[in-house]
Amino acid sequence: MPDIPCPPAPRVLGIAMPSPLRRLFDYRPCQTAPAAGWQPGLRVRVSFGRRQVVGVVLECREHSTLPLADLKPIEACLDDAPLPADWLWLCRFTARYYQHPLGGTLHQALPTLLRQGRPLQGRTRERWRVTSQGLDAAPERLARAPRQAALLGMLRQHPHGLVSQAVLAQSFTRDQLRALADKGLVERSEEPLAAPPLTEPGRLLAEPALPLNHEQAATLAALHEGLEAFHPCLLHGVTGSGKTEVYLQLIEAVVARGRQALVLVPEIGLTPQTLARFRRRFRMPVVALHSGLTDHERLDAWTAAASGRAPIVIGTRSAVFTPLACPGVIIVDEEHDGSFKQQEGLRYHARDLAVARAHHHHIPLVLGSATPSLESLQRALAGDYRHLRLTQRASRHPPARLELIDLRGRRRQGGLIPPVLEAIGETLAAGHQVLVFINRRGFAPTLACHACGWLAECDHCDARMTLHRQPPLLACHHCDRRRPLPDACPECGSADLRPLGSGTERTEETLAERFPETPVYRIDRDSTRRRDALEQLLGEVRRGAPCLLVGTQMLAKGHHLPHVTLVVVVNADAGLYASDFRALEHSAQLLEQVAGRAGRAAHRGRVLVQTMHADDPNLRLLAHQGYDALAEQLLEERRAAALPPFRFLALLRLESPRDEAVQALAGAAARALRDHLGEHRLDVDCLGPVPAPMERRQNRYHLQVMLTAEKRSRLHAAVAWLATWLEAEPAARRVRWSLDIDPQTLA
DNA sequence: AGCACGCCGACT
DNA sequence: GTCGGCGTGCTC
Repeated sequence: MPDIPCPPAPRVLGIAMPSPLRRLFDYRPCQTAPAAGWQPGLRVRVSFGRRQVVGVVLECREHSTLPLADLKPIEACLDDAPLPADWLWLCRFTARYYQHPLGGTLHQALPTLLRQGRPLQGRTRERWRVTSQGLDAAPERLARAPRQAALLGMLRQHPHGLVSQAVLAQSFTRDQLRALADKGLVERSEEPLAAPPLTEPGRLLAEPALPLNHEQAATLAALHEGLEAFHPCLLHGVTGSGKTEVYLQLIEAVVARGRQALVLVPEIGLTPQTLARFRRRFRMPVVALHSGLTDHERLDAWTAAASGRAPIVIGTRSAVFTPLACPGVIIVDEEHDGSFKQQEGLRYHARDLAVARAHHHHIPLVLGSATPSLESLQRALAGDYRHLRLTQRASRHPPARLELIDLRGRRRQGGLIPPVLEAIGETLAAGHQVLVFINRRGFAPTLACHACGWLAECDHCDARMTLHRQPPLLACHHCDRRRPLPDACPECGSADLRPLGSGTERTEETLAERFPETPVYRIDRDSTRRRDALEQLLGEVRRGAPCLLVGTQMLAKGHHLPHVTLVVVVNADAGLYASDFRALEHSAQLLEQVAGRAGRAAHRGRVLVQTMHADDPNLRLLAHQGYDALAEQLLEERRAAALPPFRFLALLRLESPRDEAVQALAGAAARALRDHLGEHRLDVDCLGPVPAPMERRQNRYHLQVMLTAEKRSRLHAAVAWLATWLEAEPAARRVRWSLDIDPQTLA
């Protein structure tokens, strides 16, 4: 329902602007009021400074702090009815929770065409008709454009015109249509496209649901109990336990009640395979929101969801902002995945917003994962979420355990030690596939001078440059800096430059030499840059011939690789001892996910994990007892260290090309904040400023101030005060700063 | 964020 | 003599 309508003609409208300013701007209404009267949620075009912008009405008032005469009138109201109320609520909530300017939040959550001021109309299609001029045109007029002549001929046969789709189907192009229209020979019109008919109940499915095992059935029954209220659940199921089937049958029940389902998946989770499974199952449109959509398709999807025409919406992070006419359930798959957190600008977490949204709508919420985030796990253990477990795999085999392989003192070849290479050879000889997981792209992590110890460093970042071989160059993975390979050491002139360590390219090369008969496929961002290159490659792999897959994170998630029976983790240590307090949690999730790739079909799998720390108690716990045991251990550590989820965090991040400018502002902000905290006895701690883990990135200096509190409300009060202070501080205009509530990483 | 104004260096 | 660098200030 829309917000309470305003009195017929308010004298002042408070408008949110697409700007970083954290306040509304007051305008006077224009002469012609929208049909339903002035109310929050209407888009308006206003003159703002020297330009025209699209803003959103948020307040209808009788008074302003400024004299009425100083207010500009609105240029035009762009909507007949306000934007969806649920959407507006979510944006307001988001802006408040993440302490982000509301105008910017609204702007970001709106499809491009709507923020450009295009009308929010229903779907239309174009129709092309011959004009009288076109009917009379002499044939020689188009003598040099035979396709246009043929097109004109075709349109002459159809006095009622043809829709674009029909024209394009005859292999004419849009350009040819436009050319004829420019000559005045044909005319274009837009007509509304009828909404696709809703499926009648009882005929929801296009293919039968799969049979459930008793665990899945019990889980589904538990979910059915809570369909009419906010009912948050953690669906905690091992890889291959059939979470997706539970989602599908839950969605079926929701849709049967005439409600909509919103499904959020990680960035790499929205694969053609996943989507195909949803589309095969339901006899109704499944709207997918992915990066490949055009602006028009995105708007279509938005309006379809907002009108209720789309019963099922599936998308990545930003899809959490999709308006829904009658929401019935929100599902977040792989809820622990880092891609749900936006890492710049408005730093929201789609999973957390999904929780807030489900609460607001009084609908069930399902967070699914084999390796839940410690946040969600803690809530489940504390009873805030219902904890639903799936422990049985569809295949006969128990999940593969990790075998820790001690790297110390062992000679490595392309990062792999001899016993591991032998295990690879045996697996290939048995006719199976092998996945080699390595967390570094490129040929080698860096280039070193063997004579003087010089290392190839980026001159814009505090980081080493990665050595690439195809094409040969040094590249920084933190900025876009590239350098040709030096012939000699820039420090001492020695020609003895050697690659240090291994990346995907080097491991690929080693394996190709060692197993010349076997195809080696490298899968990383460099090799799959071309669209659908990954899907093509995986399609080939799924045919089952023995092969070696060498890849990064991309390979760890989602993809079903039934013929892989051996997984090798080249180096498990990268994340284990990083300074970031979440590093171990994320490493463990990744290792468990990688392990889940092994032996999903007929054969039992093995997972070999190379490490320099085979005695590490945490790693051993993970290897011997699995993720859940380690997670409980980590929760105890977090509790003892007063870290999330037992304490709430916020970060003030500051960056500038000028080191002194960031230092000065960060210091002043921290001092002001401490004074404020002391004065008001807010139960909030302030740490820093401290340099960010990689202080210099892209030639900018990064500092941060951390706030921690036991009570969320206290933390928010402190952060809000800090934002106000920064807004008023002149020096803060010369430094880029942002607030990160519930930071995912301290980097 | 944009977009102006404003005051100092290398070029048609 | 101008074009243009980005510092500073403002947007109802």
